[in-house]
Amino acid sequence: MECGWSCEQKTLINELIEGMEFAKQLRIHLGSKSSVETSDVLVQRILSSYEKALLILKCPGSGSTTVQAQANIGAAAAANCGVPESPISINGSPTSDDFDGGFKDNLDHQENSKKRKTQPRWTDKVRVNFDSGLEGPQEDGFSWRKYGQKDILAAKYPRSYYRCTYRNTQNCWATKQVQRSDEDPTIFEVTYRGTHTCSHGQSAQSVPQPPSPEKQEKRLNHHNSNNNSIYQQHQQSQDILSNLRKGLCVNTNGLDNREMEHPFTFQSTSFGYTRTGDHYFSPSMLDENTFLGFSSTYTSPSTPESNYFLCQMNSFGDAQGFEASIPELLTANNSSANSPILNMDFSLDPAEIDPNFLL
DNA sequence: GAGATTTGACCTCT
DNA sequence: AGAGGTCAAATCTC
Repeated sequence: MECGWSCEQKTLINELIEGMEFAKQLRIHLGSKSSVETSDVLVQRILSSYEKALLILKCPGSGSTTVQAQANIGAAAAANCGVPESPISINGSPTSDDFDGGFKDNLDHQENSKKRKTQPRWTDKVRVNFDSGLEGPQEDGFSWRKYGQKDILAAKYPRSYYRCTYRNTQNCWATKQVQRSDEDPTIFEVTYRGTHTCSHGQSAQSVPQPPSPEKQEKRLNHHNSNNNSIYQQHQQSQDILSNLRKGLCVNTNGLDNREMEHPFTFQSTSFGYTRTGDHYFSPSMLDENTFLGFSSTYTSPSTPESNYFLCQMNSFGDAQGFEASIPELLTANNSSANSPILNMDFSLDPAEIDPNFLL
């Protein structure tokens, strides 16, 4: 049976309360400067709570998509709450499994073309560390199958196209494009399109799948006005939290040398190795929740690149073995497509943090 | 042999 | 018309 809004509201409240609790703990830790790792974990948990809450708020409503898309968090939310990929909802043909064959038919082709266009899309920028050994991508979920590569005009490097391996068997229409950055070859722009509907990979994670269109409609009708006010409040909280993160980065930079060996990194799990001084972190070295918070940087296309790795260590110079097959390395099981992580805008000054927020 | 990758051709969009 | 995106046959890998 459906849980309904009251249930969601409870979850939402719980998430917000939890976030607040973590924030309190964080303040204590910051005061004592106990350890960077602890602060890191706490911030990540806070963010995780807020992200979950945001997802709950955002999924029910589709009416404010345009506005949301302009917010930093909009892209990720759209990805989770946007147009479902299920062909059932698009063409009303639940039995038409063979979509590859369907492309040969003009009508089907148009339908699929439309569907692709309406799929949520967001970009993840991934910095790759090339002297970390690259022992293989982390098992963070989905398996991708390359279906094309193309030279892009005015781009040094070709763009690779990937789709979910289970596209045919499970009608999972998630795709992604991997493009190596011209300016900084250690950065790969991974553009995701559509969310995974397959039962593989991250399906069992904490990320809620998009509700059915029917559910979305119901929620929209019944609770939209309620959502808006909560949503606005939550947006403010997200901004404050972003400040906090930035403040933490600044704080971290001011810590002693030992702690500087473990600076924050807002690295994407899409390619999991980050060089931090002489230490290498991979998602597997942290528990899932820990990594959740800072793992991915979903961005709207308009997000300035300068925001992406604000707290990133700057020791990425060495790119040995880089040229070989990075796009391939980026492909296997490396999706964060269904991650609830929302892009955080670090543009605010730490001084702007509302002192009342941390109670 | 099955599944993944490569790559030229084709389609759609602007 | 050109660029981006996708298809599908050929090829590769296990």
